[in-house]
Amino acid sequence: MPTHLCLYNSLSRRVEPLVATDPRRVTFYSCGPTVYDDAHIGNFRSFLAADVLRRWLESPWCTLAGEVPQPVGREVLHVMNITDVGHMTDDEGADGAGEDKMAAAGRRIAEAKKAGTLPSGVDIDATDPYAVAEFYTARFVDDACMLGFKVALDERQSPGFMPRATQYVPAMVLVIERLVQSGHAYFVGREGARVVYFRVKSFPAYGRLSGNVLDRLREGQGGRISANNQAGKEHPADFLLWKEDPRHIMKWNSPWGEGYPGWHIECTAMAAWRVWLREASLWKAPAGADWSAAWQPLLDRQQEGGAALIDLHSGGEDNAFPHHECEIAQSCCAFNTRPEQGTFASCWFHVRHLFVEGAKMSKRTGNFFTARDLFARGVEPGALRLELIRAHYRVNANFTLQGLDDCARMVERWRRVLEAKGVMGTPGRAQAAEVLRMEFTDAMNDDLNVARAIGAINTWLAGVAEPTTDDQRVLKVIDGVLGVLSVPRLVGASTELAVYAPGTKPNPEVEAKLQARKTARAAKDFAASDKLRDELGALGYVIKDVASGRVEVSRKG
RNA sequence: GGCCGCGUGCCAGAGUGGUCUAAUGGGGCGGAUUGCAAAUCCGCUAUUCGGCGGUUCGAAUCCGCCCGCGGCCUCCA
Repeated sequence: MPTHLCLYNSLSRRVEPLVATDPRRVTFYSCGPTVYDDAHIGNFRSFLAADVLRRWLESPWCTLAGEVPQPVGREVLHVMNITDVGHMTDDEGADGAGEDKMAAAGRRIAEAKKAGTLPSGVDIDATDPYAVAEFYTARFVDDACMLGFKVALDERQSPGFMPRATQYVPAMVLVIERLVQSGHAYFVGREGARVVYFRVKSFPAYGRLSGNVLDRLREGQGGRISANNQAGKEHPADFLLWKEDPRHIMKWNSPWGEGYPGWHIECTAMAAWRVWLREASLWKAPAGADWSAAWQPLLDRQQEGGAALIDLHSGGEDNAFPHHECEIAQSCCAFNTRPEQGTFASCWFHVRHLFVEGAKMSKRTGNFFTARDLFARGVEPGALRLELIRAHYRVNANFTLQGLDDCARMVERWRRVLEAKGVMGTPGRAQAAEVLRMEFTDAMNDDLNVARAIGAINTWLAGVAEPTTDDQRVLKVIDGVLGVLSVPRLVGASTELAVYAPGTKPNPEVEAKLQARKTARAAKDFAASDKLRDELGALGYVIKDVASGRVEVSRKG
């Protein structure tokens, strides 16, 4: 059992102790969502895995290798980008052709507007890509906060933790300039259609993360390297840093003309910028600054040898190649004195994709869920969060509606411990709490074994007859990590007679039957009472008598 | 074609050489409680870990082959 946190590092393909540059202040960058649609539960599983890692690092129970245990948690600078620059929809021209996804999203919104299906109170200019991006970004932050995603909560309190790519284009331009100056990038094409490429041959370590070898990429079955986007490239794997395109709906100035950045450069620029700002004890960029003047000194810095710039970098498994591979290449070449020895981040954390009801999630097969769909159906955020984090992050977890129910019950049971009065502790309970602390810690240190940690909680819970203050204390620390009890709860409507579960609305027919049932029960006419319950069942309602003397009404199944 | 991963009971999901005749939650079954339900509590519920071989005193755990599933190599969490 490790006494300190060990994580699987995609770069070394091994579980190894996490080593941070400064163990008391860990830097963590997560690849965030694209905002031309609502995030689905698969997206959230990946973000939430990163969130659990961040919360564990902040926990007072977490110790890093070589560190003396401390009574307070460490500080984690966790930043997650919002990709609000549209990518292209056309796969053929992966380097920049086809319709911009943000433009496509705008079209969808315009259609929804016409059809009258847009949520009430929403009025956005669907032709403005920034407005479309803001619309989906706001919805993402809402959903993420419901799920207790700390970066989103940080962002809400003090904007800056979820940087928008569109606001960092000048930084990207500066990074690209560095790469061009140092010979790691080159530009081709006539004025009006210039393209800047990263020179993959200038970074011998390219392929280290994904295992893809340059020569093999040449003949990739996936068709990544197709003849029609090779124009001007020195090597087929060279990737786009900047594309001049004055007609594009989102465009910025650059030394290579008006256009837009490539898809990998945003993370490099934002991660670097955030880390350096933090070192300068600033959370936000100086306002109204001349970008170049503000950024240049930081961007001119070089990391000694191959020293990592950030401690942790996370993303979905599909991000490993090409995105993270390219990020490593361009970042190390821009910021390391010995680029080929660099890794950009010390530990690369990749989360496997989620399955739904045993199959790949897809809109076509009808097993596609967004978080907000589920909330609208009355699913408790805490239950959804638990269902998404309970399986190990490196297996394809299977999301099921049954599993969601299981989790809702578990959350309820845990919650009762915290909501109880909390009697005075006993030596026995204090010891049980200590056992739980150790088991939970061991499980989390072992590559974030949340499933085992949950098992330990439930075993402990079986011994909790009447919760003591010790029990409550230990569960609170645990929930600081799992975050399922501290999340908002949906509130249902209630009437004199009934408490309606979230997702269920009061209606006169139900109320009438409940009233009749109440009367029947008062008269001890149980046959009539049971008949009314059956009738409600036929209408699709499940009822339960609850402590308040009222009846809890929920939808069946 | 290249690189990588997975396959445990009805479901979800731990366990990676002996204490595993396999944690934990759900489900099912039986009991307590309840007018009946619900909730809660107690008990039972895989001699077995995709298949076949091998290594070993000993394997779900290591090795080989086979079968099945999946990811990346193209935008994707």
